This record gives sequence, C-alpha cells and structure tokens, in this order.
Amino acid sequence: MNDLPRRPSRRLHATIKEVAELAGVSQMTVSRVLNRREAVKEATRTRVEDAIRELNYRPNLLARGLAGGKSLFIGLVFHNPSNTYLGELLVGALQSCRDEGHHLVIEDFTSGDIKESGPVIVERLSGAGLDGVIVAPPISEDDDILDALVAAQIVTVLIAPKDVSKTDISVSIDDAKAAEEMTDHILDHGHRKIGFIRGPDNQSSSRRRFRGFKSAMARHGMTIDDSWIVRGDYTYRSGMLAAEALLALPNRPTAIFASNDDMAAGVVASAQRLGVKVPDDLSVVGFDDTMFATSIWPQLTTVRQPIAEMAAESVRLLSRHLQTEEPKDGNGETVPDLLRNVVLDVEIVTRDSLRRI
Amino acid sequence: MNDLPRRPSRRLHATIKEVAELAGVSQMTVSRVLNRREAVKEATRTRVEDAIRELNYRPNLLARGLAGGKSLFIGLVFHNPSNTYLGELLVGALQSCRDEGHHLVIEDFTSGDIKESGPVIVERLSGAGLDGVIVAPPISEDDDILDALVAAQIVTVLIAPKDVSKTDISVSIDDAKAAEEMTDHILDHGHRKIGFIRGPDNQSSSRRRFRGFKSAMARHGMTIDDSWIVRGDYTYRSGMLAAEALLALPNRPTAIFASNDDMAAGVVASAQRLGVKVPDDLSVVGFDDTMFATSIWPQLTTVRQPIAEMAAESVRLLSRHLQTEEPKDGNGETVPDLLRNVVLDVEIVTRDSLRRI
DNA sequence: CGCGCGCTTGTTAGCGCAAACATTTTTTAG
DNA sequence: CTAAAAAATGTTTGCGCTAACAAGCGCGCG
Repeated sequence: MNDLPRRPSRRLHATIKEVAELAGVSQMTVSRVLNRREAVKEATRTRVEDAIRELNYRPNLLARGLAGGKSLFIGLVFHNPSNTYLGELLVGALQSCRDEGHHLVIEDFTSGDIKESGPVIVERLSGAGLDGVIVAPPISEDDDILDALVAAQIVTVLIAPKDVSKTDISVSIDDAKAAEEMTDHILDHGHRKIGFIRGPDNQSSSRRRFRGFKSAMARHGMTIDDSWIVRGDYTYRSGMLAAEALLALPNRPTAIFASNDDMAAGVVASAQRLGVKVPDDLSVVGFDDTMFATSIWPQLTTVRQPIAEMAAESVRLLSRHLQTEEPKDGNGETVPDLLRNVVLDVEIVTRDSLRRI
Repeated sequence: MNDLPRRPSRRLHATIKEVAELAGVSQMTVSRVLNRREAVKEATRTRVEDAIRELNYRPNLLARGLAGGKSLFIGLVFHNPSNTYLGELLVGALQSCRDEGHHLVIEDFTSGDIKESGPVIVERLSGAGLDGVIVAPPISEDDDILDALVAAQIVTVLIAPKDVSKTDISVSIDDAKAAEEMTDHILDHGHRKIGFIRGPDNQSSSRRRFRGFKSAMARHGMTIDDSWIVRGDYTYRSGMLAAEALLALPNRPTAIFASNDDMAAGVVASAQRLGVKVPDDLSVVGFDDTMFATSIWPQLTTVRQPIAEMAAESVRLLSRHLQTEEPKDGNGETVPDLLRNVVLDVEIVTRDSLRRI
C-alpha cells in the first residue's frame, strides 16, 4: 500500500535545481551557464556542464519563457506558397524556434486577396499577441503590407525582399550571383548557345536572375541572341510554351536555363514531346531545387536555395532583435551592429539534365 | 505635444488577474471558466466571460503549461516525405496545436536509415520529453518502429497506418472507397477501357487503392484486362514507363488511373512525348492532389486527400488521449469511448485531365 | 595597509496559471 | 427549521526559470 508515489507520471526530466545541487552551485549560476551571457569562471562552468550532461538536463522552455517575460510568439506570414516551399520554410523555422525557445504561429493569408489585406493582415497580426513576424515572399515584396507593418511597429523580418533597405531586417540569397554561377557552370560544360527563360517581371528575384545570366554571358564575352530569351511566368505551362518557341528556332540553343524549376520541368516535358532528348539533345537547368527537380525525369540540375536555412536564420535574427529592441523608454540606446540583412549562400546541385558537349 | 504612451512595449495582454478583478471574482474562478471542467454558476461564468471579452484576454500558454505540469509537447515524426505532403501536414498540425495549446516538435528522421532506426527513434523521442507523438507515413507503416513505440509507452497517433488495430490510435482515409469513387467517376465519363497503374506493393495505401479500383469495376460488371494493369512505384519515372507500356498496346485504354499524382504526371509527360494528346486522346487521373496536380499541364483530375485535416485531427486525438490517459494509480479507470480510429472523407477534384467520351 | 573596483556567485522575488486544499454558500433531507 | 451534503468560490502554493539586486572575493593603487 505504500507504493503509491504521489506523482505517478512525474516528469523524468531533471530541473535546474537538481543540476545546481549536483554541481554544488546556485541555480542562478546554472542559468548563467545555460544562457552564456554573463561571466562564469571556467572551472565552475565545466562543473555545471558536467552536471547537465550527467543528468541529461534540458531546460524547460515553458518556464524559461514565463520567467523571461517574453511571450516568445513569432508569426510566420505567407500567401499561397507552393507547398514545397512552405514545407521547407516551416521545417527551418520550427527548428530554429526550438533552439531559441520561441513558438511559431502560422498566419496563412492565402485565402484573402493580397491587394486588400494590408490593414487586415496587420490587424490580425497585432491582435495575435505576436512579438514579431517573419514575412515570406510574395508578401515580403508587397510595399503596402510592409508599410502597414512598419506603421504598426511590428518587428518584422523579410525573406527574400524586393530590395534590402537599411530600415528592414531581411534574409535573402544573391539571386544574381547564383544565376551567374549557374551560367558559368553551363558554359563550363561547353555550351555556347544558351536559351534563357525569364520569370515574371514583377518578381524581383526574376529580374535579378536574368541580370546574373546576362552578366555572366558578358563576362565570357558572349553576345546574347535576343531570340534565345523568352519570357515565362514561373509556371510549368509557361515553361512548355517557352521551350516550344525556343526549339522551333532555326538556330536553336543547346541548353536552356529556366529561371525556376517549374518552368524547367515544363521545358523538359515540351522537349520530350517534340522528340528532343534531354539531356542528349538539349540540356536544361532550373533554379530553386524544389521537389520538381527530383520528381521528374531526368532529374534537374538546378540551383539549390537554402529555404529552410533562410527561415531558420530569420527566426534567429528576429529573436536577437526582439531581445535587444526593447525600447527602454526615452533612452534611445542604439542597438549595436546587429546583423540586419543576411545573405545566404546558394549551391549548384548537379543532376541529370545538363550534359557536357 | 501629446507624448509617448506610457509603456511602449509593455504586455498588451491582460492577465487572468485583471480579468478576475474586472469580473469581481477570484483568479481561480476565472481559471475554472477557462478550463470548463468544474462547476461554475451560470451567472458567474457569464460575468467572467464578459470580462474576458472586454479585456481581450488570451491565456498565456506558457504559464498554463508550466502550472499545469504538462509539458504539452507533441512530436511529429516523419521520414522523407515529399515537401508538399510535409507542408500540408505541418500547417494542419500547427493549427490544431495552437487550438489545443500544444507545441509541435518536429522530428525528422529522413537522414537515418529507417530500417535501423526503430530503437534510435524511440530513444530520441522519449529523450525529447514529448508527451506524445504523431507518426506520419511511411514510418506509420513500419512494424518495428511501431512496436518499439508501444514498448516505450509513448502515446502515439498514426497517420494512414497499415491497418487499424484496436490498440492504436489513428487517422486515415478510406483509400479503397476513394479509388472506387474515382473509378465510378471515370466510368461516368463514358470510359470503358481503363488502365490502372498500381503503386508499390509494400505500401498498404497502394494495395487498397487497387482493391477499390477492382471492386468498382466488378460492381459495374466490367472485366479487367490484365494487360491494362501495370505496376509502378509511385515515382514520376515509373509513371512514364507504365504509360509507354500502356500506350504501346494494340487495344489501348482511353483512360489511365494512376494511383498517385507523381505517376499520373509521368503518364501525361509520356503521352505527350508519344504524341498522344491529354485529355483529347487519353484521359489521366491521379490520386493525392499534390502540387503536381496543379503544376503540370493539363492540370490533373485527382482525389484530394485532406492531409492538413488529418494532421489536425491527429493532434486533437492525441490531445484528448493525453488528457485522459494519465495513469491514475492502480485505479484502472477505463477511458470511455474515446475515438481511436478516425477515417476522414476524401473528395474528387475535377480539373482538366479527364474528358467525357 | 585599506579602500574601492571588477569579477564571480548567491539570494530574493516573481512570471501567469492551475492543483490542492480551505472556506463559504446553497441545496437537500429529515 | 436545522444538520449535513453538495456546490460554488476563495486561498495558498509552487511549476522551472530568470531579472534584479546583494554579497563575497581577490586585486591594484595611493
């Protein structure tokens, strides 16, 4: 009868208190070790770290958040992203949120009309009690919404914004440089006749990718045949159409650089339909490394955007700014040189759709 | 000069204390109203609810979790899902987590070898201090891992499991029925010669879909020509290959039912390559309604799986079980008739790849 | 040699909420 | 109409952690 402990399903996790006891220090010291912001003597720190390891201690995020006073809620705002993109975004953001002790609140504005939703979005966000928001494209390109966000004094991190100003916080990749590298890559494979499928002009990434292509070509002293530049709109269908146009040319390109994977997939489909073998008769490369790239056959050589990493970095940036930006009433203590605009590296992934000639 | 509002970034959120004051009751009473488990007089409840509304009070999840002793962390376990699937899964789960006051912890086992990871996965999960986990396919079909989970006494909800036993908690769709309906749908469009592309045999969904197809055909008194049944493996490439086989047949089908969208997309690509127009010369339908369905051209008529809803429901189920299943010492109070196996409805979405003949 | 200063560590006081127990009010029964 | 049970509400306590301040310690300098 004595065998009923009062707490049957008690937390198996050690608390900071137990760590403190084992290490022979106060809880506060343990907390300091955990948060690495204040000085702790090397010997003490080691002792504490050993105790942490021994007890397999993991701080309780709830308690930490509560005590710290920060509500720790971060919003992730998006509008009709591809599921692919969203999946990666979420994984990255979530990962980072865990590390930083934040909570992700999903704010999907897909249903609404993006035009009208500036104020609506802002209202919903500020009503949600969020400490800050991360804005994914294409909302991150929408001036109206951005203005509204600024006006509402919501700390905001933009992913792949139209242009980085000093006023905003952002994470992006260097589309132009990436496109340049990919163009170099194609040229390295011996191609000289390279077709390019542009994206829609209203997306800044699209413009930057085209610019990168042009400058690589220029750098190599190649002239660009205007008929080899076709405009698409980032859809599969537009890729198909563009490929039909390109392949109907008397002097047709040996390689096509589509500015995203959807269009590249469309190109491959069109080529196959027209009896043009990829990559034997035609090389095709894309951009983004979405699921399309590996789902179709042949798999696409493309540029991998570190979407998850961008999201993770956004959370980190936001977190840091949230911690510092507490306006201390009047005392306009300027935030030091906090990173505001991070540009992440991009990588060319080689698969089967580009061949050396 | 109407200067700065008092506290620029001070907690905009009311606390339970303020609500209590406004309603003229104790904090505890407010808490009771919020948690609806104990008796509160109608009049009091109304007063409290008014106060809550007036102050726009929202309970602090952190504090609630801390005080309640439940850590509220739910794990979502997956292995190499398509990003599409993952995106939907996450959105649904996250949504529901918010409603239920849980926190989602992403556990991605993509990197590891699924074969060997049974114990590893379990260890990582129990080490993470999770209260329960949701297991997405294909892990939810892996007996070893499931057994390990059961042995470790981790409360688990399976999404689309191999088969629903009385012992587990699951959310699934009725693949067979969905396939049956889609087959009816194709037949309704006048097709009599219907090719079917099976998925891999080791995935139970694949088998169920095939079964559904067969029973619909049988119900309509149609005999199935064996040469019209081709095996694929759920990949685009296998869809292409299958279509080539099917279209090379002397008496070829007028419609092809691929058991997922990836293969359906492959079929469309192959057909186009062979000069067979979709949907004019050949109708194609898929299953899942992934991003492929709308990305390619023509867009696929397919069966939409409510993935987000399944994830959301999983969280709800788990939450309910977590609340009830607290082993109350000896007193084996059986959980009442808690829902254990939920089957969600599926919907046929009509787009452009199926045509009436 | 003593004061003060910087470095390191400890102490105290909650964060917002719900569990456990205490108290008051209402209902029921005799 | 009163005692006891039941229902409704209040009080206290502490979840695990960190902020803010206090205290101990060693050191250099006048």
